[in-house]
Amino acid sequence: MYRTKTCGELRAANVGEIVTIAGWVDSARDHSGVFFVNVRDRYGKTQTVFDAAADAALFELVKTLRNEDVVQITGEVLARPEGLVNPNMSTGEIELKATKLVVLNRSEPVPFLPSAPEIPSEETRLKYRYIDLRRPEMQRVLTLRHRITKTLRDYFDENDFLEVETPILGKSTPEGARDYLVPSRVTQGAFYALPQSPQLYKQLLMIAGYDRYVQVARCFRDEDLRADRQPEFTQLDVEMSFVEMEDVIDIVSKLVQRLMKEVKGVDIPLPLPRITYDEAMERFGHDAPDLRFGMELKDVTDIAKTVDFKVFRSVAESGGRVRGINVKNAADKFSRKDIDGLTAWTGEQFGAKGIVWFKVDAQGVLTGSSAKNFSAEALEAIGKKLEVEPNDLLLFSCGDFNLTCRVLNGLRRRLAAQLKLYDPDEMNFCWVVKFPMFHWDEEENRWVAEHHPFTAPLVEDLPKLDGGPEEISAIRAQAYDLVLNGFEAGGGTIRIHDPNIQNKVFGLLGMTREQAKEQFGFLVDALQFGAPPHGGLALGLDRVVMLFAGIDNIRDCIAFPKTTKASDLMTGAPAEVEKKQLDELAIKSTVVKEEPKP
RNA sequence: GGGGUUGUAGCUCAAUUGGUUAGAGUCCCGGACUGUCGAUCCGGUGGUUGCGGGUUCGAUUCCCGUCAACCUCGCCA
Repeated sequence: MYRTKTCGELRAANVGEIVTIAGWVDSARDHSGVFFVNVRDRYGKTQTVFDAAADAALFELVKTLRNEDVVQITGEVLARPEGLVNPNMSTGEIELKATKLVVLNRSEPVPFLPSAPEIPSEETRLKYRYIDLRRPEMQRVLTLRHRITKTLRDYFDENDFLEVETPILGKSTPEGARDYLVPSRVTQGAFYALPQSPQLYKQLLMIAGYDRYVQVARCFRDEDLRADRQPEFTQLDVEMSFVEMEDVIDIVSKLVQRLMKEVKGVDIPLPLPRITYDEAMERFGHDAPDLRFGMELKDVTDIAKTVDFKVFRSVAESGGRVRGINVKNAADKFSRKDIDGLTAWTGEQFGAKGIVWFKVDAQGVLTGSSAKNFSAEALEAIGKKLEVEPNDLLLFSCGDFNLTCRVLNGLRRRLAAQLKLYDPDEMNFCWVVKFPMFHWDEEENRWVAEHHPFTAPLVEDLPKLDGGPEEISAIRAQAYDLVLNGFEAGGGTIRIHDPNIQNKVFGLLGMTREQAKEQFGFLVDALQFGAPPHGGLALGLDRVVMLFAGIDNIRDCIAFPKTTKASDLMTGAPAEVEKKQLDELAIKSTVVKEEPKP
């Protein structure tokens, strides 16, 4: 046994005990005659003291210690003398009077010190991730992640869910994200696909009668990355039989309540707020609205139809929308140049042609360079619609509905962050429901499922399956997203278990039953053999951890993450392989390598 | 695939309008100090300014290309 105590647990109550601790040298301070070593492990830091007068040989040894050496130290726990207690350390009441030091391993000088106040560049941190993970902040987040995962598993276990593992090597399916492929050696020319999610397997488990399934499942998507997206990520995957949408929402809402209680120590009331997709798009311009602050989108298309201002009027008359937000009490915070900056940003980011803005003067009148194009009545009507007060800043976007959504959602989020309109510690959950079932894909000239082809329509919308394009686009799905602080934390659907409806949906998606069978054969078959009504949900575990940890980057809640180019700076993956390996797989790269020029 | 930001010592950063020997803190090495806790003090090692071109008498600085990290649009549920 290398230790009897960790570096985080000694307190005044332990004074007088002889203990052994082990860990890394966090700092070593030589005062000639007395020498302090802070020893660090996962649990904390403990100060140890070496006295030259007490043991000269021991003192010679401790003087050789350097940062990040691994040591084992035995000694007596002493109360720190009066005035020398360190209130910044949890173990600051005591110190260890060392009588024995074993250097378990020396460390080369590390690229950076875990205890350093400056955080190295992310590139350096990822390259030496094992050093980075020694930092207390990383340990905090990974510990939080464990607690969240454990709470999830406990909760579902208590509710009769079974955790079942599903395959990593599966079959590629056409819909959804790009697959990661794994070549088969035994069947040359054939490929496995890594799962984008265990979607199909969990439905099979329902058909198999495992009516409450849960899995902490690794998922893979070969798409471009973001701050909140990794090529491999973890879902908390849930599926239940004999349930309706309300049952799934209920059990997940209670899970959220439990997580908030156990992780944050906060009681939150149920039911969680609920908003429809249409309302979310209308009021916030996004299907994952951030409800921590207002600044809601207001529609002034009707007023725009009556004004001389061509930009507004032509859009309004040709079926577009004119919408705006009211940035309360911010007119004096934004110069003309600032607003030009916002305009340029919306152009670059969302393709907006421009932003029309007004400032509200002390009399409550809309002013600004565009104001001269509007009648006093129109300005007043706009002001009334946006509930203006003096010093408000109004920003308008016009164009097709989706463009105004993107532009105003972007502005709303950016400005709220900039103006600190919300408490960064707040955890704001809501459900978004009644999503559209299909959308028309202009490029492929066909209907595409918003979720996946097995999602059930709302019962009241079933007749529209036989209608024209207008009705089809109005069909809503039994789909629900859990939204947290403007992020989609999870989403799910009730699945179709009626083969007639399933065939209609396949038909709408331009698939014959035969084609569907080819792509999802096993599931289409299985649905014929007594599929119970079922549905479920998947929670993006990494994102949930990120939001609970109060950080803005998914990489920091994953032990060994990948860069935005999906490479691992520590291992060097992905990397070329030996020709022999490719030959076994009957694979030949078509990449043309440039010869290095002399 | 597009747009943007960044790249200088192991690490974190600085360097005037393009100017002469590229600095500081920290780490590391040596020394001093008996109560520090981001110890302090003295001395020292350490540089392909990401890489490749170009402009210039002269480039860390300006231009072009390229690589990498990050942010983002497209993409992705």
